[in-house]
Parts: sequence; C-alpha cells; structure tokens
Amino acid sequence: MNKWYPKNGRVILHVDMNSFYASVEIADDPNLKNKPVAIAGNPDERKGIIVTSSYEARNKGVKTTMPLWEARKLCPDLIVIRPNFPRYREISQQIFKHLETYTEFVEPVSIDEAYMDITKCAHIGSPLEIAKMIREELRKELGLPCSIGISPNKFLAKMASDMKKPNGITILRKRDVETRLWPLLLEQMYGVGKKTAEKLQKYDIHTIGDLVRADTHALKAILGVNGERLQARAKGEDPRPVDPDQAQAFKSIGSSMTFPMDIDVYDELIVQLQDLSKKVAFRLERKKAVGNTIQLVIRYNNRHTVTRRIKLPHFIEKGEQIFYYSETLLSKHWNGEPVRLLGITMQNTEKKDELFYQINLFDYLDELP
DNA sequence: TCTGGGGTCCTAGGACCC
DNA sequence: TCTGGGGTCCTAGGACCC
Repeated sequence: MNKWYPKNGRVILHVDMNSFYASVEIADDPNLKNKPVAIAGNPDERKGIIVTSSYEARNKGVKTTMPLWEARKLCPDLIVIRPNFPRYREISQQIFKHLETYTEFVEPVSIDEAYMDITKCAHIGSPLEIAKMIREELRKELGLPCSIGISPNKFLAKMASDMKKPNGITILRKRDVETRLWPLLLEQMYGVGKKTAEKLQKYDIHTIGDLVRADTHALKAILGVNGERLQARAKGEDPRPVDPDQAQAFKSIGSSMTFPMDIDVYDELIVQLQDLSKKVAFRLERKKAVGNTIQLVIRYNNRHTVTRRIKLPHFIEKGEQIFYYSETLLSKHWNGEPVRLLGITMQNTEKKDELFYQINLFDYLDELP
C-alpha cells in the first residue's frame, strides 16, 4: 500500500483551469502569449463586460464582470477577444477525457473544473505525483495551465486549488485547516458571497475561524440550513461524494438575451421570444430531454427583474409549445415598460429515456389491485 | 459609457388535503 | 363556539457560482 494514501478517508482532487477562456485563445494563437488578453462581449450590444482575462491583464487590475471601457482605462493595450463558447466546450470535453484516464470518478462541475476521487489510485503514484502528471499532461497536450487542490474532501480541495494560481498544486489536509484556512476572510470561502459575509459581519464573524467558533444555533437562525453547512465546512468537514453522474443530471435549460436596445413594442418582444424558444428547444433536443415547467424572465431597463413560471400537467419539448406558454406568461405579466432582457428556462427537465421508464412504472402501478 | 449568460439550491407564503 | 397540526405542491425570488 502506498504510504501517501490514508488508511481510511478519501483523496480528492479539484482541478481548476486558470483563466480558461483566455488560455484557450492563447493556446490557439501563440502570438497572444504573455500579453494582456481579455474575453469580452460587444459593448455596442451592451455585452461589453470582461468574462475572463489573462494574468497579465489581471495584474493591471482587470477583473471579471468589469465593463470593457473600465478595463481599457486600466490597461490600454488590452487585447480583447469575443468569446467562442463552442470552442471552449470542445476543449473542456478533451480535458475531462484526460482526467478520466486516471479514474472513472471524475465529476465535472463547470466548463473548466472537475473533482476527482483518486482514493483508489495508489497504483499510479502518490496524490502529489498524480497531480503533477495531470498538470504536465494538460500543459503538454492542450497548452493549458491549471491549479490543483489535494484534500480529503471536495470543499477543502476546492479551497486548496484556489490557493496557488496559476499552475499551483496545493495539499490541504484536515490538520492544516486551523493554520491555513481559519485566518482567511469569509469572502474567500466557497459558498459565502457578499450578502452572507455582510450578514455575518454584523455578528462580528469576519474570518473562517470566526465561523467555526460561532454558536451553531445562532448561525442557523441567521442563515438557515446553510449556516450549519458552512460551519461544518469551515471545520474541514464535507461528506459529499464525487459523483460522475451529477453532471448528467441537469435540472434546467435556459436561454436569455440582453437586447442592444430596450424593447417596448409587444410584437418585437414576441419575435425575440420566438427566437429564445427555438434555442431552448434545440438544446433540449441535443440532450434528448423534455420538461414540464416554463419560466419567463423579464428584466426592465431599470434592471428590476421579474420571473414568472408555470408548471404544466405534461412534459413538452417543441419550440412551438415553449413559445406558446412563454407568450402566455409575457402577455399576462409584462407591465408595458421597456425591456432590457428576456429569458426562457425549461425547468424540471427529464431525460426522455428515463421518463419513458417512469411512465411505464406508473402504468404498471395503476394496474395493481 | 456601468453591470452577460448559464446554472444550482434554498426559503417563504398560499392553497389544499387529511 | 372562533379555530390544531402536519404534509405536499406550486410560485416567486434571493444567494451563490463559473
């Protein structure tokens, strides 16, 4: 038995690609290497925000979601590239394929991140050796940098992969938690955003360590079940398994669009709704899925956002059906003011083949005495 | 000159049922 | 006379993440 593996307990990796979209563009065009590169939409279409940027750009203060004009002010020689999502998805697939050569327990969590359970990979090497192999392989084969966290569970692995960027490998054991995790500010904790941090600050909870020491009942009163969960994680506990099927089990598929200019004519909104319906239907078809809940999102020009949904007594999949129900929602709930964004999401989605089995099961049950 | 688009999970209130 | 308590489903919205 490899001495680097625990007798009981797990070894989890979190593999996180560094500035993924920008890195893909740089790998595809070596001229961009070592230059400040940003991926951003077209400002003329009001999509001019930074999606991601290279470290050269970040060093000048460029940040994700920053408006493009602001980024250019900070970094005048910024090279701006429009996002090419199909390309990023393609590379993403290749990354996961590489990871799956080590273990079947690979759980993609987003386009550029995955958890791996390498508890049973002692025959390949130590966890650190495996992490180094993965990093080298992704660099050599795809020209992409990544950071990797090595820990006994998902949460710690996620926090660890964040500690050294780019190209870092970080081991975070449970016994390191007090010295390496607890001093961090709450905002740095995965699962704690601005709102939660603000709430907790009022109770004099500022660091992850403060969260550990806080009264569990009080936390539950402030944050609900999330309070308990965050405290457990702050202690270094996270029982979630690495589940390769998780990525398959999607719950919704949506499409939304911020218009180049606000729209206040019903017929023009209808045209957009038709387009969005087609997109959602297309993506449902690609996943061989159906759904029974349609949600319409309306964002007005003052950014106030309203969501309305309807649950149907049956599953639907066709563009015309999606359009029909979303138009019903729009005609009922649009207040007539200029609209900045429309979105349609199909929720409660099911894979068609799985639904088939469910229906058959119900039929069978009906026939029972 | 502001603030995209794709998701997940949780909460809270009302309806309804037993 | 003046009203329990639990459970589920549905809808709207908030928080968070990449």
